[in-house]
Amino acid sequence: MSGRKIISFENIKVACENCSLVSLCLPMGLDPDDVEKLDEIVKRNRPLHRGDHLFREGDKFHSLFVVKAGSVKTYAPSEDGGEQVLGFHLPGELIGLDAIENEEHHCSAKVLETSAVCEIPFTNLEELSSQVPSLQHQMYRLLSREIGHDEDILTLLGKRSAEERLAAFLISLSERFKRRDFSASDFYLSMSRHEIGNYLGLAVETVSRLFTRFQDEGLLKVERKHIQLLDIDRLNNIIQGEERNGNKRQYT
Amino acid sequence: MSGRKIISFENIKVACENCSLVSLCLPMGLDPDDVEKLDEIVKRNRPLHRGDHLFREGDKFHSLFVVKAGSVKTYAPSEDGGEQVLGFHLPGELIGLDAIENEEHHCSAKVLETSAVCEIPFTNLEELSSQVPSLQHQMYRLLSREIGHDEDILTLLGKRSAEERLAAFLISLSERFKRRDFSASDFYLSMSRHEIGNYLGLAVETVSRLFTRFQDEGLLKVERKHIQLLDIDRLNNIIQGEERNGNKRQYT
DNA sequence: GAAACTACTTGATCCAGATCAATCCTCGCT
DNA sequence: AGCGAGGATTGATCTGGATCAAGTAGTTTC
Repeated sequence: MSGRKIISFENIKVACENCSLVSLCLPMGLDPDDVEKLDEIVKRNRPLHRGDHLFREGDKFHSLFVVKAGSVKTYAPSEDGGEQVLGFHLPGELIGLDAIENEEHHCSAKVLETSAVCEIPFTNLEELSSQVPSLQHQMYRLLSREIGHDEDILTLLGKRSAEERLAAFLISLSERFKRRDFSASDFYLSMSRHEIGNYLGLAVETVSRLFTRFQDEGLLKVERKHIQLLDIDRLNNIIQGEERNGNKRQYT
Repeated sequence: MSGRKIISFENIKVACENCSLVSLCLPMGLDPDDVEKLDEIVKRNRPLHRGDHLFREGDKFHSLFVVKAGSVKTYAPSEDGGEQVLGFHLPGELIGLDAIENEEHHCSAKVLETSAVCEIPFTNLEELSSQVPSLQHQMYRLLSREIGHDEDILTLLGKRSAEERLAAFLISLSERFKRRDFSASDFYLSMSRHEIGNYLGLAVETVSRLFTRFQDEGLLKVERKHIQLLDIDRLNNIIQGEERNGNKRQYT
């Protein structure tokens, strides 16, 4: 993801107040003094590489993580070697919220490409949030948003056809890139077809076929990991279950 | 759900400290003084009846709700009259967490049977939580748990077969009843086959056939809404994707 | 720079579960 | 008591997407 531009790892040790993600991340809506307090508890680690883990299922929970550059996938491994991909996380997105309950990670988080990540020790964050009501409020909002987001995916997996799922996935990426001032219509996928399929509850082959089909229909141009969305409106129509040779969604 | 015992609506206006759900609900881990403060902001309304709404998608968000007796379903309606059932909520379970983000309800909540519900105005709760660290902590835990729970369902919908889904559903109900001191193996379903199917991403007919199949195999006894689980161990095996004529789960 | 992987694509076939189509309850109503 | 009207069951058929099976094109290793 991102990818097209070389990320300079010289300047990642910026403070929260200078961070370009300030409007997406925890500091949103905090006043400068409070951002500074938050900044003091945030750790900024050296860059991570493809395949590195932020944490694994079962690890003791210490910190939340925020993607600063690059991308991370979270997944629930199962005994037999399989996994369920739970999400792909872009810059500004928080990881590890499901671990607060038991103080133990409920899923694993693996870096998909060279990435930078901020680490926020939860005990400190929690304490700070009880002193700074606007931070507490922001925390509640972020947790709530995650729930809403999971519910959206639930609807996707429960009711939608394969093509609706892939269209929704691409539009979701597109909108998230846009908010980060990346191109909404021209981007690189940092995850494999396999991972996309797993996330969407589809077989790899189905994902591959759909990419070809979407391309044949002029909806997008795909070359390996490079995606160019050519007709976002039509992709949005597909998500609604409209058109596609006139059939309308039945209600269940 | 519950059902088999007539609920006396005379005594629902009990304080949190006397509530049998204290160990499942918000007050968990609070000391008596704090429970009293919480109690002051909780509203206890008259009983609700089948079909009543706690709120509808798009309503302004004011309060969280806790089921005290009975059961409630949450669902995301879609323009075309369809819906996605997001969850069934039993006594002690919190509803409305996904609405904190935008101060607007993200889904609708409808009462499945005569039920009692506590209403907790969120502004008050938030304020109290900033004064009572253990309440703040409990709030974070509850929100986090909800995220973890949604992720579990995601795995269910993404990878599991129809019979695995239904088995998981029944076991989940069973365990939740157990924690509430109801029978883990003998209970009434308050939702229709249609709603179960919708929740699990299955057609009504499939749900119905599976009930018959499970009964034929001696896993349970089903008569209309009345369910008796006869072989919980075997149901648990099904969830793992083990047995069932020797096939093992492939990994994806 | 060739070998050995691994990711991806494409085609052929298969099957779990959806959809279509009757009944058959069960319960609320008059 | 009889009558609807959903809700549930059961059977027959159909199909979207999984699975199986090659083949191809990048990528990593030495």
